[in-house]
Amino acid sequence: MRLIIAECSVDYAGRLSAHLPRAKRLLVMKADGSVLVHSDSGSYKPLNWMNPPCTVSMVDPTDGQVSVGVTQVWKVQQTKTDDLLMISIFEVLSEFEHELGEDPGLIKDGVEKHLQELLADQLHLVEEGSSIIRREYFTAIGPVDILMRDANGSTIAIELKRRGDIDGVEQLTRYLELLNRDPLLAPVRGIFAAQEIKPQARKLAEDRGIECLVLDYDSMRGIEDSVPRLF
Amino acid sequence: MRLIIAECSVDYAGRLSAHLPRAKRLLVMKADGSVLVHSDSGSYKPLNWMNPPCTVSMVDPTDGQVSVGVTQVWKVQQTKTDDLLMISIFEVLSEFEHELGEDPGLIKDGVEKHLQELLADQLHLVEEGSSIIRREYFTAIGPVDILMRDANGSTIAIELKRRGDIDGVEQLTRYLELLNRDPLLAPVRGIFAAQEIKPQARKLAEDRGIECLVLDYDSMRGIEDSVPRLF
DNA sequence: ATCTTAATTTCGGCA
DNA sequence: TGCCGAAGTTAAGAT
Repeated sequence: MRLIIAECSVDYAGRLSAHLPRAKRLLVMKADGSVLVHSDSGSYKPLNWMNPPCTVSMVDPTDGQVSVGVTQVWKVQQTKTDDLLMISIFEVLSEFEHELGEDPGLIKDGVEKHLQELLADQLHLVEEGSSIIRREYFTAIGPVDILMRDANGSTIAIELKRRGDIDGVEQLTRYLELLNRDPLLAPVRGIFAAQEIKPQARKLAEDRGIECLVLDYDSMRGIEDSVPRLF
Repeated sequence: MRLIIAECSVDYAGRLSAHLPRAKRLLVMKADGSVLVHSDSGSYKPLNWMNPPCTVSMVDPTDGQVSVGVTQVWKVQQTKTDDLLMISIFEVLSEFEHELGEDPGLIKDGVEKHLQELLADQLHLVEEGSSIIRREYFTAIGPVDILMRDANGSTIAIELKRRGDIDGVEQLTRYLELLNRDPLLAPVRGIFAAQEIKPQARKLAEDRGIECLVLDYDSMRGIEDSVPRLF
């Protein structure tokens, strides 16, 4: 990894065109060839960047560039697409390089998939006496998170989100419309389950006869084996 | 901006829990207090980070941490939420700091708004003999991108996207439902226009009697005055 | 300040 | 490999 603090201007041409006027910035060149241009605020997205795979080559500044003080020009080209990043450097203020090696990578816990597994094991939270038909029940327009039968034998489709938003209600509505055309399943009712349900989403759901269910992730996890790793 | 190459492990707790095992990484501390943890590959998202506003404080390593070789612990706390990042540093390999100052910011060209302006000027691409009623036609549920009349005098609502996805079709459907209640406009038909239309979105649109229109941004821009700024 | 929508989204999973 | 959906999405614009 090579780190450079430099006075520079940057131009990008690809899916759009973008220009960064002259200023001091951090340039990061990663081992895989990718380049990041960061300012001193606004995390975490760089002002400009190039994704790997790409190649960096030095090109000679044009006379016009030399006359305004450009000393180096880097041409960063994407290998697969025709995206192009041109970095015009006026002055290098600081620079160093260090080998980092491969990263073991991030270990995550607490995302939607885990919630889905937990809920599939704790269907009593949805309704007593119910039983699962399938997790990730596949349809032509996508997978239904959980399909189950209630105590009376009628079908329930659950759409699960970490944060319950209008989009999720729309998604469940489409599933219900489709599922209710299947005589083997109909009538199917919907349940919208999330750790947090936005008021607008709740209103839309209830208008459409969809029940809302707020889940407590910590208590659901507490029932399963849970060893806190840190703190 | 402070840059540190360090052997470290990182723990995040907030919307989820995440752990980064011990490895060499780049730590960036920006002037606004935000912190980025980058590896030497994988653009451009950091492995872990903290958004501003946040505070960084040094805490004493626990006996357990000291015994495995931790020399410093940084506690990065979000000010507004209870998100927390703990960075355990085993060894600092390199470090430097530099003031960058404010960044003038990125100048963009070629996004949806520009597409909308171009299409409004080139309605013949939609249908010969048509004329515009309004760009950003305001309704109670949001602005319709383009509202126009065809050669027969009947109304067309256009929803414009760079990438045509199911969401856009849903949005247009809601507009059409609303617009068709207005006797001055009805009947209104819809056109879903995008640089690229996903197969699922196309299917949904066609099921609902919405026409799909794929736009070529480059050729549309070519007709207008286009002065390439660079190269 | 809150909400809605786009993004050079990125990232991961699965067919 | 390509499509699809989630993301600690982030970020920008509008209400």
